[in-house]
Order: sequence, then structure tokens, then C-alpha cells
Amino acid sequence: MVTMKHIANRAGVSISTVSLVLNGRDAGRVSPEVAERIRGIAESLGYRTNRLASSLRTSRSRIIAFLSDEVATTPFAGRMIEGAQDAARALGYLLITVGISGGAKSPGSDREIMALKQYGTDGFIYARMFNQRTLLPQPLSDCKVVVADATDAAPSIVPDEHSIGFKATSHLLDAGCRRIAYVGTIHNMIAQPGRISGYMDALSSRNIAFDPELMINVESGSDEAARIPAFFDRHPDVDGFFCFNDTRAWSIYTEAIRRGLAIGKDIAVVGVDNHQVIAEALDPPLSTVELPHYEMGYWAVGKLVSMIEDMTVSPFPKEGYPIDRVPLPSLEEHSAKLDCKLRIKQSWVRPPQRT
Amino acid sequence: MVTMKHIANRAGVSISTVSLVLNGRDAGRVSPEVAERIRGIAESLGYRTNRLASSLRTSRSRIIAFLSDEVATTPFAGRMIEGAQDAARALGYLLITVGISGGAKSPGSDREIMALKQYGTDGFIYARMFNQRTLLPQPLSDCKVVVADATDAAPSIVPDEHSIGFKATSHLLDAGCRRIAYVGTIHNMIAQPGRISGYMDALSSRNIAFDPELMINVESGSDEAARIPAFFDRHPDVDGFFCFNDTRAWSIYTEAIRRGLAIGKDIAVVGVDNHQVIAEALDPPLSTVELPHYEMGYWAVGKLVSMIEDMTVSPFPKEGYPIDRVPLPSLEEHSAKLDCKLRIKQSWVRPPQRT
DNA sequence: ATGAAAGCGCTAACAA
DNA sequence: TTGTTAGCGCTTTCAT
Repeated sequence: MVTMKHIANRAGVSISTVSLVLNGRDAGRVSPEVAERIRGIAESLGYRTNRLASSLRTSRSRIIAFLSDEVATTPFAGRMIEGAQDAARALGYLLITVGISGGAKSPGSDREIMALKQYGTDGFIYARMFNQRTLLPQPLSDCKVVVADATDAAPSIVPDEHSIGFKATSHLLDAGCRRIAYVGTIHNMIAQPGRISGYMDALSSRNIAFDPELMINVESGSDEAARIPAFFDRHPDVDGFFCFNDTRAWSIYTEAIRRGLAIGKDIAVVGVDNHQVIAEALDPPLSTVELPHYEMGYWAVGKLVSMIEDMTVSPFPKEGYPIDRVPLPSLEEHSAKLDCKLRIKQSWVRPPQRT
Repeated sequence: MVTMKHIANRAGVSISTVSLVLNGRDAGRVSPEVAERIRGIAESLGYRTNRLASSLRTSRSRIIAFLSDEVATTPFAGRMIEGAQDAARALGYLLITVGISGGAKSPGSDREIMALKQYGTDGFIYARMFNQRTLLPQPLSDCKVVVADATDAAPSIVPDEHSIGFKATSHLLDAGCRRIAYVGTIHNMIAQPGRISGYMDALSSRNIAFDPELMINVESGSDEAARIPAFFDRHPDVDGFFCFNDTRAWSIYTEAIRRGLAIGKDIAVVGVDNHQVIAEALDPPLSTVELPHYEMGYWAVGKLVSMIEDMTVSPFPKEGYPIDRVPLPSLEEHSAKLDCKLRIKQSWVRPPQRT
């Protein structure tokens, strides 16, 4: 292993000088020639700083841990990790992903977190896979931590549910739909109210009356099988469906097919993506509004670094606790700068032509 | 932060004594009373060893990195990570999962790996999501590394494809099938020959003639839509289908339904699980032989630790390069000891009752 | 503009 | 049985 000592010897200078130069603190303190020579030698020797040593000395590791008990069990965890990793890279941190299986309460997860702390991890992203109320694992209580895609007392990053509802509904309106149903969940999910208000606002922005009759909450395993057909019977004029997620969209597809309604012709369906595979497997592929997973990951890391370095890393607010809603449109403005792409899949919405 | 120095002061002994005790090297070198006192103080002060310091000193970090460019994009990555994490925990290592997006060739991945090396990572698991020929990322060339679910010049852990084929086919035979088709891929996949030979061996073990006519390789997007119906036409007597993966099973389901054949009654279908969601979503749920993802992860870490510590960590062979086939049945023997559960889902194979 | 020296927390060889 | 000492590789203060 090539150390600063080696370089110092080769260059005939002291280790401190090498340290100065290699850390970019040489401006006006080391002569340019010496600095250049040192850089050259370091380069040619393939020097890599030993981060164990520097972390030990500075008690800053530049490591961020991304914790999730659902890591890798949903396709979207990957997107969030991607975003987090890109941000970490851009900010000079190493992002390590640790699955804490068994959930926040399991002893295994605590051990994992303690181990991480022992390695000097600077901060944690605690991620869930959908927006829910969450409790932080105990060992995290004295750490810098940002919660992603969940809501907690700690700084939290969540999708802007309102704009999701607005977007999905506008999408259907653009496709020519006029009687748009909302297919939701019977559970009391944090995500739902926002989406519904987005749905309502989109309707009213086009002067379409909101009809509470067009809202139906279903749950597979309950009486869904009966309620969806009944809903179709009751509302033969519905020409668009905004579904809370893709499994619900699947139910709509199934019933539509059973009735000989062509999706994309007689009715249009938009869902919010939960199980990528399903959305793409449906025929025709489901139009989905994608949740900003990548963006949430990116944003969470940005915010965490702001906290770690006790400054604002543009454009991530250091303040603004406890909840940041990742705003789809405004994040778009930063897209280029952040290198984070906003993705709204529009795979398949055609104007309904029902007579 | 509480250090050994604090404990030494409190106990009125030297730091080295504390180190000895806290590392369990005190037997016969430190008086039991002193040792006990030290342990007590450490406990009450909530001492945690600073692993940065000890890693720096010993140049052994007890960190293993799990690398995958597909991390978290398939449901099964999670299973493999789970297995790896359990093994790591059992052996006293911290497993960190790092997604190297963009594949082995991307500059991003190389940077990630180099960063990991700078933190003193002891070894790497390089995982792919299906058994394929793979090239290691360049920076890994001088590291201890085990390849999982892929084949490479480095030590590799792969599923025992033969026993998968054997099991799936036996499954159908047990269900009463006598004319069993193999539905494979047109691609030249490493996994396929093994599965086919397992299929053939299972047939011959029951004295059923192998009929090459019953093998069909399809690919969605190619002429699959035409070839599957033709196959059904040609072989009305086929009562069982062993499918290379679950998307192929889906095609078989679709065609069967189209023909009014009841799955589980007229025909039975077994697939190898690739996209969990699909297998479970099918109606009836697809019977699948699960790939030993958990086991491969567990095995890979065990083997890697054997290499790192330059000894054999039972039951993982240090030797046996370059390929370990994770043997479903024999691993079963170790199940209890390893705490790794073998899962063969048998959700749905009923005896076909075709006349 | 450069270097000497101290020390982050821990380990291990050697002395006592 | 216990303590002293010398670092691991790096950062940083203080001299020079």
C-alpha cells in the first residue's frame, strides 16, 4: 500500500506537506512546483488515501448508511437507492446500503446499526417503501438521520401526493375522460388524502364537478370481487379510472375485460406504480404516475449531508424540518443541476371513444 | 465516546490489559478478578470498540461488501442479501450492500469499489441475478472476491441447475403427469443444459421415455405467440409443462385458458421463479421451484470468510474453486446449523385428470 | 513555504 | 500477571 510517507520520501518533503497538497489545502502555503511534483508522484504511484486513518483522525468518515428493511424486496427500492447513491457520489460520500431485515424492532437490525456506528458512519437514511408513519430504531436516536418515503418526527422526505393525484387526473382529462372514478384503499394511508385532493383539484381546474359517488375504496381479499362489478353496473358512464396503485388497476382491467370494454378505447386507466412488473405486464401496459423514488433518495442524501456538514448543500434545505414534500414540478427545475431525471411514464393513455 | 483509556483509568489498569480482556485474549494472562472488573466497567459505560481504530491497526476491517448492479431491482436480490447478511452476522462481519449501477463496466462502479477498498473492505461478493458468464470489474482483480449466481474465473457460487430440473420434473411426475413438455429459452443460457439434464434424468428415473419433440424454446417478442398454440395443436396429449421461468409459464397459462384447459386439472405447470410477483399473481398460483437465492448468499459469504481468514469455516470449502454448485438437498442437511431454510414452493400442483 | 511533533483509539511485541 | 512502548496512516498545530 502506498502511503503519504512514500510520497514524502520520493518528493523529499515532509508528510505534512504531502497531506496539505493532496487535500487541496496548498494554495498559498506550498510552492506550486513542489505541489505539482507531489501530485505527479501520487498519481504515478497510484496513491489512494487510507480512509480508515483519515476518518480516525478527523472523526468524519464520509460514509452514509441507507437503511431499509424492505431493501431489494420491491423494484422501487432500487430507484431510491440509485438516487441516494448519485447524490452521495456527487457530494463525496460513500453510500452503503444495509438491509435491516425483520423491521425496526428486531434485534438484528439494532446490531447492524450499532456496527455501523462503530465504523464512524456520519449519518443515516432510514427508508420505507411507502409513505407511512414510522418509528425510528432506537440506536438511531442520537444520530443524524433523514427518513425517506415515510413520516416521522425526524426530518422526513415524502412524495408530493397532491401533485401525484393532480397529475394522474389531468392525464385522464387530457385523454378526454369526463367521468373519472377514484379507486382507493380502505386503509387509512397517509398517501391517500393528498392524492384525493389532487384528484379533486384537477377536476375543478377543468370545471368538472366532483362526484363523491365515483370514489370507491377496495381491498383485495375483502369484498373487492363483488364491489367492482357493482360499481361498473352503477356507473356505466365512467370513462376514466385513477387507481391508488397498480394492483387496483389490475382489478379494473379484469372487470373491464370481462365486460368487453376495451382499455384505451372505452375507458382509460391510470395507476400509481407500486409493482413495476404488474404495470408493465398488463395489456395494454398500465399508464402510471411514477412515484419520485429516485428524487426522494437524492433529496434525502442532500438533506442529510446538509445536516452533517452543518450547512446548506444547495438546493437541499438544512432547515425545514420535519417534512419535505418532494415537489415533482419544482424538482424538475433542478433536474439538470442535480442530474436527477423526473420520470412520468405515459405508456398508454388514449382518448376514450365510448359512445 | 468512551474509549479503552477511560476504562483503564476507572479500573486502574493499563490500556493493554483492557484490550486483552475486551478481545477475549485474557485467558491465563489477566487475573479473573481484574478481567471481570474491566468487563463490568465496559458494560456499564456502554463501551463500543472503535472499529476504525482497530481496523487501522490490524488492517482487517471485518467488512464485506456485497456488490450488485441489479441490487434491489429484482425481488430475489433481497433473498440473496438476506442470506449473505445472516452469514456475515453469524461470522462477525458487517455486510454492506453497494449497488454499482451501470454494470461492471461503468466508471461509477469502479469508483464505488475503489472507495470501498479505501475503507479497508476485507472482501467482496459480486452478485448477478441469474447464472451467466461474467467479468469481474477491474478494481476487484487484486481483492478477495466470490461471485454469486454467475460464473467466472473467480470462485463462483451457482444454483445446482440439474437438481432444479430434476425436482421440477419429479414434481410433475408426482402429480401424475406422463407427457411432460419442457418450455425453455432460445438463448444460450448457462442454466439451461443443467435443467434439461435434470428433466431427462427425472423422466428416466420413472422409466418415461424422453421425447425431444416435447421440448420447445420460446422467447417473448419473437414468434412465441404463434409457436405455443401450434405446440398445443401438435401435442394434445401433453399433461405437464416444466417452464424455464415464470414468464414462460404465463404464456402457457394464457394459451391453456384460451383452449379451455383447466390448469391443475387438465394440465399441470411448474416454473422456475424469476419474478415472484408474476408467479403469485397467476391464477391458480404457479407452482415454482425456487432458486436457492438465500442459500447462495449464505454460501458465498461463508466461502469468502474462509478465504479472508485463510481457513475453512465449516461447512464452506475454502478450496473447491472455481465453482460451487449450491446443492439443494445437501445444503438441506446443514439447514439447522446454518439457519438457512430451503424453500420449495408447492403452492399448486394437482394431479391432472385429463381423460 | 515547510517540517516536527502530537495524537485519533487500538493492538501487540516485549519487558518487568 | 500486568505495563511500557511503538506504531497503523493521517491531520493539524505550532515552530522555523
